Amino acid sequence: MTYHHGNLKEELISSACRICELNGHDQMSLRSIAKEANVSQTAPYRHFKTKESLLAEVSKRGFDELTKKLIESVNKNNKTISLEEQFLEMGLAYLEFGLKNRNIYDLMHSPSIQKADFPELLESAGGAFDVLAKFLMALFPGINENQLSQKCMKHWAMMHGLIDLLDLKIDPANKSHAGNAMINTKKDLRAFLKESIDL
Amino acid sequence: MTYHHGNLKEELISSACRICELNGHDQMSLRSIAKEANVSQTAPYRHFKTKESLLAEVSKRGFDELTKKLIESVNKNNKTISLEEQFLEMGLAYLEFGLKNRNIYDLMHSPSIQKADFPELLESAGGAFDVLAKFLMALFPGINENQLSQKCMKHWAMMHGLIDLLDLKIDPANKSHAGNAMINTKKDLRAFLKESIDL
DNA sequence: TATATGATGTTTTCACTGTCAACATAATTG
DNA sequence: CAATTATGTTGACAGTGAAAACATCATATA
Repeated sequence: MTYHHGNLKEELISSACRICELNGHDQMSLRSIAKEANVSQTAPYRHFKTKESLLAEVSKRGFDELTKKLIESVNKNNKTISLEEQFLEMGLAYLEFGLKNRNIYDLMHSPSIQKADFPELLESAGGAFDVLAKFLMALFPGINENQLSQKCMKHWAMMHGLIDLLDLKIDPANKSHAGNAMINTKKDLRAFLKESIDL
Repeated sequence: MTYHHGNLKEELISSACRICELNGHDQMSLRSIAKEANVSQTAPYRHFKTKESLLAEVSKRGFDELTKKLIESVNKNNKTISLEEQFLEMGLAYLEFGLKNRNIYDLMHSPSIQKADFPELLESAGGAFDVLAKFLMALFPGINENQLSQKCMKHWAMMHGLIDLLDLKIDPANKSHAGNAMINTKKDLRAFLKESIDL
């Protein structure tokens, strides 16, 4: 082990990812991240100007991973099923990413990371949107820009909003409010999307 | 000024609301809240077991206020316009609440407040949902519980997701990603909703 | 090859945070 | 009036993000 780590920046990012996944993003202290990487408390400041900028990098990785998952969900099925069915699979992929990586998903949407201050993060977040936009362009050839933007927002908003509702947070129209009773399995989720997605 | 404040609990809550609105929910330290209420740093602990429980109370007030706004939006118009148009107004009311009280809206959905630990908060959040559910029951008389739940989730999710997108966060299908170019006024918002709400 | 310089690490320190314990005073109850 | 409870204060603690001062390594240039 040399004095100079050599790859500390990457190591810090992956340490941060690990802590976020395991303990949630309000447990991510710079000290705990540094400790996870076997390095002193202030070492991260040689690679990140602030804690926020380190979290922004983790968030960016999250969006990149999401983008990958969305693209995969389409590529995996593009020979066998219709465009409409592919769209549903893409929605499922989004929801699965959010539900499986809930803590990182929260970090990605945390208001304590000012996206406007991190152009690369904005870029990656936009990249995920672009997957949706391109797909809708294929679904609606010749659609104008306003209508495209409108459709993107509508569908993206519903997926994003669903994450909050599905993950046991609040159950609409169920007096018990004790988690969602209706959707428990991937099958339920697919059925729900099939019914609710309105192209 | 007596030694015993007399109404400190309420005062702390409203101080917390003020700080949240002005500075965002990550600037809400117990100390700053106590200072705002002209009281010592640990005085809040006579009324709240933890900081989180104080924030939960602020969050609850937010949901109650939202519920009020949703009900008002319907009552204000129920003699003059159709049910479908009332539904659109309710959607607008939701979005306006979220955009005008962005910091409190964030607090209401902050994962650092474990809703399950605060039954009254769950109750208030459920109350807002119930407004939507009841309205949809009026729109679809005789709808079964599953379908009602499904429709609730679909519409609520879209509204909730839109808040994130509208408030300059990310702009889908717009390469600049420099804020939303399409929706700037209340008129735009109404037009967008009219187009996107699919009952 | 030697050395100056910048990159990357550590230690120490600071102000601030949530929380607890010990104490003080006001209000209420017997 | 006395005792108990409710509600306030002060002081302390460990944990936080961050800056400053210092140490060491890597490398470009003489």
